[in-house]
This record gives sequence, C-alpha cells and structure tokens, in this order.
Amino acid sequence: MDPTESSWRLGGGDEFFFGSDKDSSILSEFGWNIPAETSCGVGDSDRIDSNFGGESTSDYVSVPAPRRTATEPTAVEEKVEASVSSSSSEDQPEKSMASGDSSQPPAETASKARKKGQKRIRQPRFAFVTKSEVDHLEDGYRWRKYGQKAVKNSPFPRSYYRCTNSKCMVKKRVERSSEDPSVVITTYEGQHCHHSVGYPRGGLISHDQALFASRLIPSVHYPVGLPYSHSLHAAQSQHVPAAGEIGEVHEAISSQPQVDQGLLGDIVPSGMRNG
DNA sequence: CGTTTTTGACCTGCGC
DNA sequence: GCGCAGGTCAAAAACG
Repeated sequence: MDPTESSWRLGGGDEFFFGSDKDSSILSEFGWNIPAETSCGVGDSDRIDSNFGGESTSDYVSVPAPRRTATEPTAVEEKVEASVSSSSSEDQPEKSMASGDSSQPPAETASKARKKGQKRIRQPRFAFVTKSEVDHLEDGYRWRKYGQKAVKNSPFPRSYYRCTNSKCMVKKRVERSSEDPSVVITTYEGQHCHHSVGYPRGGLISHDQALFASRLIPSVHYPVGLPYSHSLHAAQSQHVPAAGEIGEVHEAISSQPQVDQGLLGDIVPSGMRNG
C-alpha cells in the first residue's frame, strides 16, 4: 500500500487544508476553472510549484471534474463526497511526460532516469466518494484506462485512468469501497489544462457542461458535515459533477442531501457514510 | 483504421 | 535487505 493512500485517504488526510474562503482560491489556483493555460503541455513540475506557491512537495489539491450525464446509465443515485488528499504520492513530472508521450523513448530510459534523479512530484488530488452503480462516472472529460490493480483490502480492483488529452496529465483512479460495494471512490490527481471536451463516442459534452466545468470551482462550498477540513475540498470536487448541479451540489453538501435531479443523490460525508 | 480496454510484467516506495 | 502493495507501461485484443 502506499503511504500515499493513507495520506489522502478520504477524510483521512490531514496535510492540506484550506479555509473556506481559500477553497476557491486554491481551486482556481489549481486551475480547475482554468481555461487552458494552466500548464498543459508544459508537463513540468514547475507548474505545481507555481500553483502551490513554491512548495512542490506539499501539494495536493483537487481537480474536480464536471460530471456529466449522458453516458451515464444510472447515475441517478450517487452520493458524492470528496476529500482532499495530500501528500503522498508523488507524481512524476517527467514521468508524465514520458508516459504521455508515446513518442518518447522507451519508458525504460525515461522512467529510470526520472526516478533515480529525483523524487516524483505529487500533484493535487481529490477523492470523491460516490454512490453509484457505475464505476466510471462521467465527469466531462475523456479518460483512458491504463491500468487496473487488485486492492489489498478490497475485493474490487482499482482502475487507473488518464485524461486522453495528450497535453493533460490528469489521472484518475476509481475503486469500489470494500465496505460498500455501492460506493465508488474516485480520486483525481492533477489538474486539467483544458475544458471538458468531448465524450467518448457517446457524444460531445454539452456546452453547459463545459461552462460548468469552467466555473464549478469557485462557486463551491464545503460540506458542513464533513469531519475533516479537507473534506471541504472534497466537497468542492463534488461540484465538479455536473453542469447545473453546482448549485445543487453546493447546497446539498452544505446542508443536506439535496439532490440534483438525477445526477446527485445525496452527498455523503466521508465520516458520515461510514456508518 | 483508430482508439480504448485488458492484462501481465516491471518498477518504486514503504514497512518490517 | 526483503517482501508487499501500489502504480505504470506496453503489447495484444476488442470495439466503434
């Protein structure tokens, strides 16, 4: 297991936290409302540093993604929860590049070089707990699955996804809770440097969603019920969910399971859902 | 034909 | 130092 997990485990994190007012700032810093200037393509750890104000190591923020809809068969009931993860896994700047770039030399060189020389830089992460029948929730972005692993304490495998945008190095990992098979834990890592774009064969994301994506961050608040401060962040990530839901989610989170018409059922704070 | 998913192997980091 | 578990890569297969 990785240390990382413990750090950013839902509600378990304790390294990063921002105040309520800061949330928006932070998020925006991460570029979750970012147009496309963040640093895509740049692929350097620099971007993280910049965003985090120089601390390349401590950074975990989240990258909320706008949830979508159309392809989702039954996402009607989803409890979303998010938490910020921090610390832990360090992500690799170069690595991303290497992997992202197929044109790059065999991963061997790249991977080796990168690992030995320096530590991987961690990227902001956001974990969402969603109650849904489908593992892979649409968030407005296109993801490509690049791996799957069995999880030690869980009968369910963990899937690893990467944004299909060649310049975007955002990753996402999805796994089902061993406690509640109906609960899907989605962790976003990194930040999109582009708007949500099309949907896989299912159609393009609607304009609304794109728009939504661009502004979801700022409007969010954090779930009052969350036990951890980080949760707030997480909460924000929830917003990401769907266009038009922002408002709803926001409310739901902060006050009660409100729900959005069909998209979000009720939000479940990490600490609360445990019961 | 192009893209995505699947799957096994490899590498890295951490705990003991 | 060894073993374990997580995370990623890459080749092959499947799908649209």
